[in-house]
Amino acid sequence: MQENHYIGLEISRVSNLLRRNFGQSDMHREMTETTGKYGWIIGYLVEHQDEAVCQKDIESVFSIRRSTVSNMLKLMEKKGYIERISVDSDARLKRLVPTQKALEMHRRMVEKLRQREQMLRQDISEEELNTFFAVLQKIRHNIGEET
Amino acid sequence: MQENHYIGLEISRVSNLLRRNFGQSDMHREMTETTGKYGWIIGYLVEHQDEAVCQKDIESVFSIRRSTVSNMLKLMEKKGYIERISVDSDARLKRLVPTQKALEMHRRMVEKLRQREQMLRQDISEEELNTFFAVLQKIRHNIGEET
DNA sequence: CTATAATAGTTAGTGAACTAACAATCAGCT
DNA sequence: AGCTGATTGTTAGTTCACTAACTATTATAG
Repeated sequence: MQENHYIGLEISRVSNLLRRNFGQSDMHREMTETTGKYGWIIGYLVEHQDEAVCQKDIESVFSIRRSTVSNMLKLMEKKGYIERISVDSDARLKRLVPTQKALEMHRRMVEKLRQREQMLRQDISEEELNTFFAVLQKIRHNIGEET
Repeated sequence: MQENHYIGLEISRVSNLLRRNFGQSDMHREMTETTGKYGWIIGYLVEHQDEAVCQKDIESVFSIRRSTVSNMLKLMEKKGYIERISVDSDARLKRLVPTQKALEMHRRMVEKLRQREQMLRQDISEEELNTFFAVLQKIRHNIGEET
């Protein structure tokens, strides 16, 4: 009976609450000079160090636009979390490499992220979660995946 | 088995895609001077005209902060979509009233919104949707509802 | 009845996302 | 070899969201 819910509205509400909640967490406070998304990006880079990750990859993994990636990475480089190294085989590409500082931050963060995820999943069954992620996937498909 | 999904990440991805998709829609183009969220707020005001809606209500309905509400409504007033009228019984409150211009826009938008919602729901069963919204509700609860 | 709490809204400054327009490189034709 | 078109990344300007600090009013506790 859907109770008059709009998908777009409900997603944006939860998205706001998650961002806020994350911003107020230990995780966020600890790394004072970084905010929200940086941690995710660093996490991805650290866990894919053998793969020559470039900006376009971040774009698709996080569903954000090129310009957003560009701006965020520029700042992350300035703050010493990554280096952007030109790739020989293709001068358009810049390989993203996490610095020692990023590795350390990642190490400190990983357990807290796990705890946070656990907190978010309280009282939600495995089945419900599976359906939840499947629906998100379908919504993405219905939008057109890459708009 | 969850496939290594993070709730926060998946929500933010879909949230981005939805915002983009909405921004590129007819709906958005039609009302050139408004963007995304304004339409939602106007919709809410139009459908609750008998209820003396104030800014604090918008805050909770859309899960956004006071300052955000304040800024958005200031702009909406400037562009002639709403009026903010002081309430007699409590000088802190300002009642939000949609203008004629807002009513007209709402009338034009309502069917398109319905179509968009239908598009988003393609290939998703009633049951899946119910679970989906229920999980969103639980996540909100797990965060603390009002942070 | 007054001092303190809580509520409602504003302002200033910032971050994360966007679009649109651009530059540079690469790939494919013909 | 030389256009043309697709890829990758940057820059400028905007929107929506946030926090923190503020004003102004209302409610409550001593």
